[in-house]
Amino acid sequence: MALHKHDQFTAEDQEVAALAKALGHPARIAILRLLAARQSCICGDIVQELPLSQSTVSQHLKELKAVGLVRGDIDGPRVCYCLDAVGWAKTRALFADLFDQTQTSVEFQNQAGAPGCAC
Amino acid sequence: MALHKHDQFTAEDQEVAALAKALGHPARIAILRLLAARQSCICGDIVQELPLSQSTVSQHLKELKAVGLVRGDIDGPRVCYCLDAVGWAKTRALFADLFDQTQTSVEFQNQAGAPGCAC
DNA sequence: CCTTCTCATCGTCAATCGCCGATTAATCGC
DNA sequence: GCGATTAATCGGCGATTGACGATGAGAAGG
Repeated sequence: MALHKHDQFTAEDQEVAALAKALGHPARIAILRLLAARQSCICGDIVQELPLSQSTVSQHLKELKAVGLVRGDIDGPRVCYCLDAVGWAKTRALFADLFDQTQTSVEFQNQAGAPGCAC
Repeated sequence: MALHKHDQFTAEDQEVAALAKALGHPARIAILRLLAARQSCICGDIVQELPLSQSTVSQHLKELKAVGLVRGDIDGPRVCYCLDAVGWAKTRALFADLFDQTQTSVEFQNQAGAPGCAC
């Protein structure tokens, strides 16, 4: 288990990848949209909105929490989930960086007239 | 293999998730950055830039191609990879949509004064 | 034609994912 | 305290992922 290949990549690439991975499941996207829609951050009502079991939803929430996209505040017997402003700011910044790089590259392509590669 | 739970989610959520999943690995992020940096879209030089075997890189490229982020044009015995403008436009649009939703929700939180949930 | 070079594909393996039911933990109302 | 409610965790399962070496397919060059 020692000497992960992952260590060979930059910290930023790993960070972006981890965030993207967390976003890489429809259920988690749906959860995030739900939390965004109801500014009031509900808790296990999420379970009833999704076609998944309680334990599965809990795991998805755990993953989202692990990468900092979601916060869970304990409110009596229930837990109140909401979007984490800090995590989202970071996420937007990291993706914006990636998108900028790719966009300028694509613009360069278009400028060159070629519809695809310029080799 | 029949009756995927995935079918229960919206098409947009599935699309975003599929793209995010493709971005969910440091090696693939590194590949995309490489292709963006060298406007000249190189081919298997990627292999030498990454700490991965040729077959592994080929698989990552296949995944990126599958979701439309990358194009591979055959150029003699070699293959020339480059970013796919169409795929990236779609990706940016889908992520922008998601980011907008989450941002307005977070702004609402801040406005309310609470540092987190408002339950 | 045969060799060489480049890349895709195959087969394999361990590790992880996604899902579930069942169990545990914690809190509130009584 | 006790039962009820809510959510996290455990254990297990089939499927997928990520990695590799080895093999296969296609085009250039001799």
